[in-house]
Amino acid sequence: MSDKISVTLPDGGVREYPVGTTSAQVARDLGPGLYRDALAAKVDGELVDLNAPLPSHSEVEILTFASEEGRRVYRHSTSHILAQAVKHLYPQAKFAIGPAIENGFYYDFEVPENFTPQDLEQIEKEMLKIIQADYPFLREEVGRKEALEYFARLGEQYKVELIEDLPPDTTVTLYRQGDFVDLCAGPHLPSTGKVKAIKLTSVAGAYWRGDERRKMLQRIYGTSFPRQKELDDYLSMLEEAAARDHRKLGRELDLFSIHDEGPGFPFFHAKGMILRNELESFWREVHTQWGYQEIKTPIILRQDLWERSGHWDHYQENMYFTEIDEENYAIKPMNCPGGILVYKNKPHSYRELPLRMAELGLVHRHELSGVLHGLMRVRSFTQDDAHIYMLPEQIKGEIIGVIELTDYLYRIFGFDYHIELSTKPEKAIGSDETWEMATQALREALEEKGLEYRVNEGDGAFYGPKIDFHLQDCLGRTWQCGTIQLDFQMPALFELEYTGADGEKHRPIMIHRTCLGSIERFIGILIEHYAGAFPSWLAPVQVEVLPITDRHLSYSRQLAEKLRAVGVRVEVDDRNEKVGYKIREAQMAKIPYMLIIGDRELKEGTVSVRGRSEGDMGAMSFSRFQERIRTEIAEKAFN
RNA sequence: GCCGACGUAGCUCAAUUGGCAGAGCAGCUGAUUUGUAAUCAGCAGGUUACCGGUUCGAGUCCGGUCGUCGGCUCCA
Repeated sequence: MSDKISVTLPDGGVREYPVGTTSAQVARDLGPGLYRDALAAKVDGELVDLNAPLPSHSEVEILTFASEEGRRVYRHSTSHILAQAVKHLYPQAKFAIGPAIENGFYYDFEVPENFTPQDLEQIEKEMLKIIQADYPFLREEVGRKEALEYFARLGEQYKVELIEDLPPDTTVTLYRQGDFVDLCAGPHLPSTGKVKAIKLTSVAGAYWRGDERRKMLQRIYGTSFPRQKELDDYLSMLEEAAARDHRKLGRELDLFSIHDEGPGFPFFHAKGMILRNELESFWREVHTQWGYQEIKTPIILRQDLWERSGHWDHYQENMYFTEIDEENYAIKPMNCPGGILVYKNKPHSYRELPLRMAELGLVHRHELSGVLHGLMRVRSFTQDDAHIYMLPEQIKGEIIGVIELTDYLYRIFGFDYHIELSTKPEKAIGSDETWEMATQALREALEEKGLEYRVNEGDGAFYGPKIDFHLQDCLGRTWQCGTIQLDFQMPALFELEYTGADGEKHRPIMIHRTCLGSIERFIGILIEHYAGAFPSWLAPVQVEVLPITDRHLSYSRQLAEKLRAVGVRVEVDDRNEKVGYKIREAQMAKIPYMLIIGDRELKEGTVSVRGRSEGDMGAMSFSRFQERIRTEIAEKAFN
C-alpha cells in the first residue's frame, strides 16, 4: 500500500501528498490566499469538511465564498451559530432545521414565547460572542440508535423525528461547536470564527415540515458574509430593490391601486390601462400570427358545469359562488369549462385540428388573505389563456409551439426565466396511465428543445401535469407566469369529439396554456423589471413637450398635435413653471422623451430633445425626432 | 388561514412618561414668464383604519374587527 495519495485539481493538475492529508493542507499548498479563503471542499463531487483526510485518489476542489456551494456551507454554519446562541439565551428551546437558503439561512425553533425583533438583537450579540470564541466545528459519527437516544434524552422531538426518517442503517453525523451539538450532515466551516459579518433579518412563523396541520415554529432568518462591507452592500442592495417594488411604483406612476374595499381586487388607472391595452393588443397580434382564434366566455356559469368539470370536487375552496333565480352559480376560477362549451357547440372534423382557442379570461380565485401581494398575487385576474384541441400525434408539436411562443414573448421584454415540470398531485382525476403519458409528452418536448427544468413532484393541476415558466421580481422572488398543461381528463368528462378520417368519432386531447400568465402579475413583473421606466412602446406617456414660456405654447401644441396624429402619446406641460421644474417632473414620471421648446426652437423649427436616460441630446429637426420615436415604438426597442 | 410587525393629511414622516394632532411634498389662490432635476407667498387639508373598553383626559394603554407588510417550498 502506498504512503502517498494523489489529488486531481479542477485545472486537471495532479499532486501527490502523504496519506492523511486534508483538503485544508492541499489549500495551503496551493497558496496562502486560497488557504485563507477556503471554507470547505468538494471531493469526488461530495461536499466535505476541510479537515477531513482525503482518500487515496480523488478530485478535489477547494470551495470559497465565491462559489454558490461555498456560500451555502458558510451560511449553514452561521445557522448553527444562531442555534447555539438561541440555546444559550433560551435553554428550553427545541431545535428543528436550519438550512442555508439563497442569500442567507434560517433556523426553526420551538420556544414558549415568540421572538420579538428586540430578541433578535440580543441573539445577534450572543452570536458575535460565539464567533469571537472561535469554536471549532467537530464532526462525530454515531449509530442511529445512539443518536436517537441522545436527542430523546434532551427532549429534542424534532431531531428524533428527523433521525427516524433516515434509512435504518445510516450512520448519523453530529457537529459539535463548544457546548452545542446538532444533528447535521455537514459539511461545516473549520470554526465559528470564520464567520465575520452577520445580520438577523426577520422572524416569522413556519409550520413544522411546511405542513399547516402541524405545529407552527418560530423561524429566524439571517444572512452572513466574510466581510462587513459585503454585508452592508447586500443590505443596501435590498433597499435599492425596494425602490423598484411595483406596489410603490404603481402608486407613484399612477398605474393602479388596491383598496381596503376590495383586497386582492386591483383597480387599473388611466395610465395603467394604456400599458395593459398595449400589452393586450400586442398579444392579440402575435396570437393571430401564431394561428390562434380569440373567444370570450362568461364569468358566471351554473354550478353543475363545475360539478362536471371536477372543479366542484377539487377546487371548491378557491371558488366564489352566487345564486341567480334560486339556481346555484359559480364565478369562474378557470376558463376551460366555458371554452369547452364553445368547442362542443358544433361538431368538429379532424381537419380543423389543432384548434387553438385563446381567451383573455377574467377569473376569480379565493386566495388565502395572507398570500395577497400587490398585482403578483390577487383574487381576480385576467389569464391570457388558450385551449388547444388536438390529435394524439399533434401533442408534441403543439407543446413545442407553446414553448416557442412563450420564449418569443418573454424575449421581447428581455426576461430571464426558468422552467418547472409539475407532476400528478394527490387530489387528481384520471388514471395513472394517462398521467404518465401526459407527463412523458411534456418531458419529451422539453428535452427536444434542450431546455433545463426542475421537477416539482405532486404540484400539477388536478386534471393534468404542467410545465411552468417562472419570472423573478425585484427581490429575486419567483412567480409562475406561463404554464402548459396537458389534459386527457376534461375531454373525457365533457365527452368531446371530432370526426376522424375514418368517419368515426374520436376524443381530442387538450392543452391548457398561458404565456404571460395573468395580465396583472405580468404587469407587476414588467414594472419591477423596468423599474417603471418602460420602453417607449409601453410607456403611458411617450413624449412630454415642455414650453419655456407662454409664447412657446402655441408651437408646442402644434408639435404635440402632429405627434398625436401619428399615434404618439404626448402631453404638453403648459403650467406656469420653470423648465427645470417641468424636467424634474417628467423625469420622475419616467417619460422616455422631453421636448424643450423655447425661442431658438421656435425660430429654427427644431426641438431640443432630452432623453430620460440620455439627458440633454441637443437640438434636432422635428421630423427627425418624429421618425426616431416612431421607429422606436414600432420596433419595441428597449430604449 | 397561521405567526410576527405595522396602520396619523393624497404621499413621506413627526408628536417626551397618556396632557391643545404637526412638518415637507402634492393640492388650491396669487405673484413671477422662466433654457435642461424643485421660484416665492398665502390658503386649505384629519372621526389618528374601524368598533368597544380603561382613564379627569387615549394617536399613545387594553380587547375585538378590517387592511397592509414579511414569512409559512428549497428538506440534519
